[in-house]
Amino acid sequence: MTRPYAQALRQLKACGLRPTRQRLALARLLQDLHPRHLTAEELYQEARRAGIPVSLATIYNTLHQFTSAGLLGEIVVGSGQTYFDTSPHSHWHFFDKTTGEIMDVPDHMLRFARLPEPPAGKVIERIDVVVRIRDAAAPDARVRIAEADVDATD
Amino acid sequence: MTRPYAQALRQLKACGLRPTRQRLALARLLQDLHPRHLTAEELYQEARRAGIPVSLATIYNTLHQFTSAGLLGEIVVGSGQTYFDTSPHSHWHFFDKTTGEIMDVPDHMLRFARLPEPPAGKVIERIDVVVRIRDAAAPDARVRIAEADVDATD
DNA sequence: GTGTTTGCAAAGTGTTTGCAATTTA
DNA sequence: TAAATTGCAAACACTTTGCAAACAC
Repeated sequence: MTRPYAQALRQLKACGLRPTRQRLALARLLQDLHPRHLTAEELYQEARRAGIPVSLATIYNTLHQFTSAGLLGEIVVGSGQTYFDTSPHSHWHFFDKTTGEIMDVPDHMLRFARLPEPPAGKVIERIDVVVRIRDAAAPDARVRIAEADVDATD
Repeated sequence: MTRPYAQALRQLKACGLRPTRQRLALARLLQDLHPRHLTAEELYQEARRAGIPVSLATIYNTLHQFTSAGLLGEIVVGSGQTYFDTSPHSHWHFFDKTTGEIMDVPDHMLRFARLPEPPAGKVIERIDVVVRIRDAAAPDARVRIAEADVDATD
């Protein structure tokens, strides 16, 4: 189940990150967990479960180092905490408001017909898409407003 | 410059929000500021500048009430704080990593060719797009990795 | 009057930081 | 041995909350 150190070791070296106990173990754990979206706290719990001795501070450090090394992706959904994605290249996500779950939107399900030009002197670094979903039954705040708006017509 | 209470009053009534001093004044201020992206703290400063006696707690309450009423939009960029948009219907944004600025992506500059089906039992509430940009000159973490990756080939 | 809203200060949440001890090269 | 990394606890930034006083209807 747990993969050999070889791949993790190679990855770390390729990124110029010293292959310390914690980084190696976390790299392997993340491989085992893949594909997955998780928070720092969740990775911390997974690590403890896997018997990896690591502090939460190091989890945060490592998560950021792996992310800027391109080993992980960062998902911004605005739920309060930061999610990390073991698939660093998927940028389209469903965010289920009802359950708090994050799911990948398969690449073929979403396509752009036109992408914006960046403003002068700027380049596009990446494009994030968050498709916010909820239970079909759950109430939608906007509906109430749309109704209320009727007698507020200018 | 400052618009009459009429519109703000109508808006609040239409939303079922009691037109209190603070809510009325903030609604008007937001109209004057439009179009704009701002944080709670920024609105607080603007309010003080405009002589509106209001506490930060009320700014937060009001911002959320206005947002769930559809009067404001919420922009999630992951910069630590929540941004609110006086244009509740624009969901495409540039986020300038270098300056921290948020700008609207004009609707005609971005178009989808295909939108995803929501998972069974779910409906799409809204779709957010964040186009992350930076100064053309600024360093890109990914480049270093791409180079490092060369001698890490499987 | 009655229920709602406000403002203050305190509490909370997720994340970052300072620094001594430990580990890696 | 020199430089990088770790772990702890304290510090942090932003946001929310509890509750008494003020306000709207």
